Amino acid sequence: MSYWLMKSEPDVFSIDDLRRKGPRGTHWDGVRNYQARNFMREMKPGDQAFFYHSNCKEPGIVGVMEVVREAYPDHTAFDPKDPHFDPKSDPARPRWYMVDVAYVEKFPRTITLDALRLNHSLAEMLILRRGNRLSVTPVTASEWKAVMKMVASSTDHSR
DNA sequence: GCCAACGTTGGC
DNA sequence: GCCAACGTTGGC
Repeated sequence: MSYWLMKSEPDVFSIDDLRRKGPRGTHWDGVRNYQARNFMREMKPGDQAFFYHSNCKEPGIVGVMEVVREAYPDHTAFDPKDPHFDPKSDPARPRWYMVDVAYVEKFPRTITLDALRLNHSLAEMLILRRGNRLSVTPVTASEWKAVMKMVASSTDHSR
């Protein structure tokens, strides 16, 4: 099983929106970057992913979701009315892909970008690299563990 | 709203 | 294949 991190702007699609989709989840559409697309193609059902809120008041990891369907063509690329329409993606030869993800949990507190930066065991985490704008990145098992540890301790402190 | 960092596009 | 121009991302 692999681990991932996926970004979304909460004003557009938040973890609460994902929770409302229920156990079958929903498609993660709109990725228009080749590197991010390639990562999605590597995903397998059962993989776990951090849900990251970007471009908002408190950027950071807000919870966990699970991949429930492997990559398949992103139909929003074919729709001229969709904001992510790409005339170069032909239904016969789709350029963009998406996976289905389902809600697993929302953390009691956001693990903020600031907090992530302060954790030395996350120094190599892709999301923390300067200038990184990739919306889908792999996460190592040790990074996953380190973040979950931060979640556990932030929960203790909230008692 | 600003702007640095980065990816993509297209002329040559 | 180079690279300037442009568009987008995302923290601040």
